Order: sequence, then structure tokens, then C-alpha cells
Amino acid sequence: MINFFNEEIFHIIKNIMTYRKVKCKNEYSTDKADCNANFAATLEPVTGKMLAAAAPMAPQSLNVGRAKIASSSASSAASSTFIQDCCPVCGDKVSGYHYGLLTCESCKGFFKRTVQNKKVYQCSADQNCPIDKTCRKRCPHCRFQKCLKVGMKIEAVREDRMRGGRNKFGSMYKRDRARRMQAYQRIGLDGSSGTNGSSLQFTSNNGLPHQHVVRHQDQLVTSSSPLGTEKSMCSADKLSPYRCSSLDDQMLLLQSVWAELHVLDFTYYRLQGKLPDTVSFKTGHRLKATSVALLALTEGRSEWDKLCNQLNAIGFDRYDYVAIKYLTLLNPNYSKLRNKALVIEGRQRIREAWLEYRRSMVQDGNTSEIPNCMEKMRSLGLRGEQYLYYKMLSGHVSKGLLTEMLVNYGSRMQQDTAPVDSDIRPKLIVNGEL
DNA sequence: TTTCAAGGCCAA
DNA sequence: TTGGCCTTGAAA
Repeated sequence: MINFFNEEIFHIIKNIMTYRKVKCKNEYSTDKADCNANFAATLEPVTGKMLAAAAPMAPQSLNVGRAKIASSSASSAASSTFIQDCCPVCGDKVSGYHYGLLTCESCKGFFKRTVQNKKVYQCSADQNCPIDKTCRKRCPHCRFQKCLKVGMKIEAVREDRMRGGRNKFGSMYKRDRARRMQAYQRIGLDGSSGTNGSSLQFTSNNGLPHQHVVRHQDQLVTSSSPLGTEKSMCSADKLSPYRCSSLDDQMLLLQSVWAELHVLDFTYYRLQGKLPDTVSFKTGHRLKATSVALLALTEGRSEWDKLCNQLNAIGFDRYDYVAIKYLTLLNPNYSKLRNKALVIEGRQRIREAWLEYRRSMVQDGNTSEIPNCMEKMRSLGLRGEQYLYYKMLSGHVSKGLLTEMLVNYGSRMQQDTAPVDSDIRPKLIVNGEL
């Protein structure tokens, strides 16, 4: 979704920025050079980077779809499977089990040096520094604290510095592998399709990364029809729980939540430390990524910052991202759905698999914060959509797919007869639960 | 014999 | 100091 609307979002945001500059020169930070320079640049390098960022192990695929399971028994297969996981400390690529859990090589080395050399670090801030791949070097104190928090074990660092061999955690790793394989299989729901590990993947098809979400190979995100790529729709059949016989249902779901998914995508990229400062477009224009992320809703910026910090603190990873994407999309509460039972079934299975994953992957299995985060994401997406809708009404949006979505938003709003500023979508979360 | 999680090394 | 790659050696 992130790139699905990029071009059109760009146009509207550009219009809005121009409009705002007339109304209030200082209200919106607009770098004219940013907007006009580099006309030769294309959209692909940026979206390609994003794609690569999400799919470090598979250039032609993006790791946000379904789990692929190569083998449920062989430990070697399991290891190659988990190699595509994210380090719970910094989000970098996992290299294996280190000191009690799967981490990257970098955090392994950092933890080892810290314990071996009995280092004591000081935090120059509030002892709450975000730790990700890009900033893990900034605050060793908070990095080490996070290592401990996620479950790295000091006792696994050998006092005698003996090399080689195995330690007492061997059986724990084995059990953890088994749990993971089980969880992956449940998330994947199809153990037979995997060939290269368990990364959550969907193909980007045709080397067109900017349409990656639209080309989601196996699920309802597939909104290919509007773009004339019906072929990819067929592959949804391969995964029965996500199979949705009605194109209308798929479109209904997608039209209803595209803005939330857009915010979710940008949020995930940001958590990965891979959100660029600016987003370039085929026209050569560039916009601040935060503006594009929030659909030009500048007043949502501080909320988004807090949301990202919150997600970062609970170790929100790629699997959470995928699960939340599905859960956002598979909302059975739309009265017009033809096959509601299918959506309910798919949602239920995703939810169970995800909760199991959370319990097995994260030290304290914490999920309590996530509904709250989803609500915030939903609020940001909805407000952004609403904002763009009014911009469209005032003629600031050129015709295209985005306008189709916004027109749909308008018709839903009218049907609902709800006040303009209220949330017209069915609630996803009841009593604090998904 | 193979596996893989320890520690070690060293360029950046 | 970091982090990627190498070596080691007990367990499977």
C-alpha cells in the first residue's frame, strides 16, 4: 500500500502544500528545492530500497506476507528458517541463537564484550533510548538493558572463555525451535509451499516494487483488479483460509482500510530504521516521508512519534507487522461482506497464530499494548483519509485510484449518516482485545 | 561426522 | 568500539 498510492498521494500532498503556503507560509515546512529538484529521479530507487529493506534475504520478495515453512523436523532447515528473523534487540538480521535467544551477530558481540569486560555504561538521556539497527551504537546502556530485557542471558557468557562446545541452553534452543516451527506453520497455514525459509513473504512480481502490496500473492490485500493485474489474484487460491471468492469482498475490505495499512507500512519501515527522510517520485519530486506517511496530516506527527516509540518498546517485529496487517484487513464487521464466515475464519486463525507467536517469541508475550497501538494507527489513517477527502472535494486531488478510494470513503460516510468527523468503520477492538 | 553456539580476530 | 567472519569443540 505504501507505494500503491505514492504517486497520487504525492500529487495531493503537493497541492495541499501549495495551498497551505498561500494560507500560512510557516505552517507547513516546505522545502521548495526538495519539491522541484532532481526531476530525473525515479520512484523505483526509493521503493526498491524499501522493498529490499523489508526483504533482505529475498530480492524479489517482500517479507510481509505469509510464513513459508521448509521443513518442520530438520533442525538445519529450522536454522535457515530463523535466519530471516529480526533481532529482538535491534531488528537486524538474526544470525543464530546467542546467549539464550535468536539475535544478530552485532548484538551477540556487543553482549559478549559487555559481559566479558564487565562494562558499565551510562545513558545520557532518560534510559529509554530507542534501539534499532541504525542507532544501536548511540547508547550502549540502553542497548545492554534491552538485551537483558528481551532475555539474553549473562550466564551464557563463559567466565573461563572456553571456546567451542555446547552449553546448558542446548535443550532450550531445541524447544524454542520446535515452538517456532509450530507457530510459523500456524501462521503460514500451509507447510508445503515453502522452499527457502520461513520469512513472511509475498512476491513483488514483474520487478515492480511500487505495486508490491497490490500484488500480494496470497491474500485479500490483493487489490490488483483496479490496476489491471488480475493474474496475481489467482494465486490467492493457494492459501485456502485467505481465499476470498468474492472480488467485491476483497475490494470492500481494501477500500475500507487502505489508509490504516498505509500508516502501518510507513510505521513498520520507520521502526526498522529504513524510512528515508524523503520519498522520491517518478516525476523527480521529493517529499518528506513523514508527510507521505500521515497523508499530509501534520497534526498527527507527535502522535505518530509516540506510537512508534510505543511499538519499539514492545519489540514490534515483522511478524507482528504481518499479523496486524491481516487483522486490520480481515474485519468481518462490514455488513456488506458476502462471505463473512470466510473472513471470520481467516481472522480467527491469524489471531490465534499471532498470539501464539507472541507468546513463544517474546519474553513476556506481551500483547496488551498492541490493541491500543492499532487504535492509534487506525485513528491516524482515518483522519488522514478524511483530510484527503475534503481536499478532494475542494479540487486538490487529480483523478486516479486515490480519488476512487476517497469517493468510496464519501459514499460510505453518507450511507452511514454519521457526523463527518466520526469513525465510520466497524470497530476492530472490543474491550481492549483484537 | 556434523552441527552450531561459544570465543577470537581484526579491519573499519 | 563495532560487527562480520573465523576457529573451536562438546553434543547430537
